Amino acid sequence: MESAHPARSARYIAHLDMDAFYASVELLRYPQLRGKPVVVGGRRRAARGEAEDGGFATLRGYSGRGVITTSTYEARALGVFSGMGLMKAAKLAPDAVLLPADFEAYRRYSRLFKDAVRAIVPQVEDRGIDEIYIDFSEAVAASAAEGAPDPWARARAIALDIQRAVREATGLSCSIGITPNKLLSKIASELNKPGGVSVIRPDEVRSIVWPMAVRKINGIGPKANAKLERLGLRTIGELAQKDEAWLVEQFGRSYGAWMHRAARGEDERPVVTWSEPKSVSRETTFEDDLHPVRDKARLTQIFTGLCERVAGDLKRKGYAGRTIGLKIRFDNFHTVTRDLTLDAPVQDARAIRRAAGECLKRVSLDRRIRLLGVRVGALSRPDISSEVHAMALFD
DNA sequence: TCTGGGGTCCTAGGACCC
DNA sequence: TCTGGGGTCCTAGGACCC
Repeated sequence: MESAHPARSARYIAHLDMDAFYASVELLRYPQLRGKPVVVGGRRRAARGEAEDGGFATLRGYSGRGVITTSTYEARALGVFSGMGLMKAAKLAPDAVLLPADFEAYRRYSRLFKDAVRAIVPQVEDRGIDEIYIDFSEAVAASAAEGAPDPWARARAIALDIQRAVREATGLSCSIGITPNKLLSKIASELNKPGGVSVIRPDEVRSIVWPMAVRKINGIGPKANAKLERLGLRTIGELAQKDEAWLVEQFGRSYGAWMHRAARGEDERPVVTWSEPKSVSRETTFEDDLHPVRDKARLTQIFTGLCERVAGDLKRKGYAGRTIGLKIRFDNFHTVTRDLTLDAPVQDARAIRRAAGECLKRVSLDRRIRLLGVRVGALSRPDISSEVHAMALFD
C-alpha cells in the first residue's frame, strides 16, 4: 500500500527549559544567596529585596496577596513551588528569602539566551520567557559527515554546545530534552533537571514515558487529570491502551482523539519560528477587594489606567484591534468577561476605554471586585490594513 | 492557604445570510 | 405557513500553559 503522505524524514526536536529561571537571574545579582532557599514573587511593595542593612526579607510573617513565581531548588526541597500562595509558603519555609520580581531583567536574560541558541540553531520557537523548542533536524543532518554515526548522539552533542553557549551568554544553566517531537521533548527536558540533556528515542517511549503520570503530558491539566483519575487511569501507558472511541466518548471528539495520540507519543506539530499575536491584555488584582460603589473613583482610575497600558502595548508592537474585552473577578473568585467588536480596529486609549465602558454596563456589580482586566483582540497591523483598504479602493 | 498576569485554543449557542 | 442546511461572525466561559 502506498502512503497518502510522502515519507517524512526523521525529526530531531529539542525542548530547552531554563533552570529556575527568575530565581537564577536573581542569584546572579545576589550571589551571597546561592545555596539558600529563595523565592521570587509577591507584590512589588510587599517583597522588598535587599534591605538597607544588607539583609533580605524572608517569608516569615508575610501577609497579603500574591503567589510564588519561581523558587530555587533549595526552596523546592522545603515544599515551596511556583503558583503557591505566599501565605502558605511562609508557613512551610519561613526563613526562605523573598525577592520581588524584576521582569525587565528576566526579559533581558531571555533575549540573551535565545540569541545564543539561534546563533547555533536558528529554528527556534518561543514558548514564553524561559523556554523554547528547537528543531535540530537540519543540524543533525548537516553533522552526518563529521559527527558520530548515531544521529541521536549528534543531537546530544548539539545540545551540549547550546548549553555551553547559554552559560557563556548569561551565566545560567538550562535543561534540554531531545526526542522526535515537541510533546515528548517537553517531557524529556524535565528528566534531568537542572542542567541535564535527556534523549528519548522512539523505541524508548514505552519504557520511559508510559510509567509516568498522565499529568506529565503538556495539555492534561488539573481538570482532565481528575477525570482520568476517576476513570481509573493514572499512567500514560494506561491511557495509551484505551481505545480512541472510548476516549472520544469521555472527552469529546477533538480532545479525546488528541489524548489518544499524545499518550502514544505521537505529535506532528512543527516548530513555528514566528506567529502573529492574537490579543494583548492587562489586568490587575487589587491589594484589597474594592466596592463597586464606595470605591468607584479608585476603580475608574484603575480601569482607565489599564486601557492606557494596553494602548501603549499595542502602539509599541504596532497593532490595533477590533474586539475590546473586559474581565472582572469578584471577591468569591467568580469571573466574568464581556466583549464588544467594533466596526474598525482601534489603538488609542480613549477608544478602548469607551468600548470597555460599554462592556462594563453589561455586568451587574453586586459584589466586591478583586480583579479588573482589559483585553484587545482581533488584532491587525494598522499600517498594513490601511494599505489594503487603499488598494481595495482602486479595485 | 484563598488562588498573579500574560497568553492560546476550544466549545457552544444565537444572529444573520444565502 | 412551515421548512431546510451550511457558513461565518459574535459572545461567554473554561481549560490549559508559562
